[in-house]
Amino acid sequence: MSSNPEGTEARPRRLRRQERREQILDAATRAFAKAGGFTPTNLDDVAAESGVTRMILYRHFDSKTDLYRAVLDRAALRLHAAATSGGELGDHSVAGMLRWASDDPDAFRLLFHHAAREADFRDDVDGVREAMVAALLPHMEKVAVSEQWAAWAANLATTTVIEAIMAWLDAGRPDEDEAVDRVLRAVDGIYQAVVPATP
Amino acid sequence: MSSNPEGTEARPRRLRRQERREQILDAATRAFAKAGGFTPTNLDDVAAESGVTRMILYRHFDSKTDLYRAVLDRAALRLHAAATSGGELGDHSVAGMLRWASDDPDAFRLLFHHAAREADFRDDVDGVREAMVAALLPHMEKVAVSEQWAAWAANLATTTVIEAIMAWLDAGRPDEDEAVDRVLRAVDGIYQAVVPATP
DNA sequence: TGATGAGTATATTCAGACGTATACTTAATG
DNA sequence: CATTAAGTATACGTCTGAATATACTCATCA
Repeated sequence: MSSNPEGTEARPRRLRRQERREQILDAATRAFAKAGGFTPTNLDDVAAESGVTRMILYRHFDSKTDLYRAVLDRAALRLHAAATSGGELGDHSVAGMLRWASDDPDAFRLLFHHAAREADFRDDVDGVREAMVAALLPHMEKVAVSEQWAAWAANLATTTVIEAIMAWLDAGRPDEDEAVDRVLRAVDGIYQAVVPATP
Repeated sequence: MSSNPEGTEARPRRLRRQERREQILDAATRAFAKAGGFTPTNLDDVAAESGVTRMILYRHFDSKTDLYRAVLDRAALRLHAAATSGGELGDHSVAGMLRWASDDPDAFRLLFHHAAREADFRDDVDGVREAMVAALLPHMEKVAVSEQWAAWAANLATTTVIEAIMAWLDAGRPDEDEAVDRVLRAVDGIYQAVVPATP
């Protein structure tokens, strides 16, 4: 059970398949985020960031598209897990999302600032988004003046959560707990925007 | 002064330089918006949309980049004009922006959903954005608990205006006048999110 | 110790798309 | 009518980057 007797292994060049795969996904997330999405990133960038030859990327993923999908799917899965760790989607999800965004800002940006705008990949992201919209819609329908405005509000509130977190990252991530509260208050503003009348 | 005596000219194939240039910019705006930004759009798409050969694009613009810049600059100029038609930037700007977005949704989407994420072109858009942020910042600083949160709020409010208008386009553009009011109320929610305390 | 498989190194193929060159057509205008 | 300039048609050069092929190195482990 001690196949690695050395005390401080410098950095093992040979990883087992699964480990290397994860490492590549980590590096690819950084590379894709830095360059700004699928097209502007080339496989040499990813290979360099992974500390590995371009060839080996093909031993783990069929194509650049396949790799990108794997990156996005893993990120979406993790975000979904973070948002539903306390049960269903709801107010508490904001805390989970914000914490996850803080842990992996590259993945967060990649999902919502790049993949969301890429025709071939938006579907890989929209699962999460649609779940958020669906969770918000009933609440909006309760207060909104019409179905049409309720749909508008549910979409905008979802976007607001995402962009509020993004802006928080950009602002230097002050006061994590307070941030959750402020994001929720911003969302509350969307509610106030679709109630029938303001006398 | 009557060089075109025909009653109903079908469609004049030869336009004067300036007219053709404008027509190409119109078509290019549609083509770039439809394909989703600079990279995924090729010049054949633009040529087809313009009803013109690819060759002639080069008689009006030095390069694809030059053409794209011209499209973005014109759009940004028009948006700025729409937002400041009533003087300085302020609450009334929302009405102007919303009307312009309604008139030219392709240009609006191109600016804020595509060019804003493209490394080589974001600067061509950020002029407008930065002006909005700058206009909002003093107001935020008056109410916000700290400088950092004021900056966060100014950025988020700007994004909210843009995304609220985008969501309004997606929702089928109901009630233009009401829409302006609702967008402003959503922005008001951002103010409420950064005031010092909520007893 | 010998087979396995992770990783390297280098060369090559292939496709898409920007950009250029060239020869031809035809409307507009003095 | 003759010149000019807008536009067409087609082919070509070139570069980037994805994907494949092949031969080699060397840990690891049964």
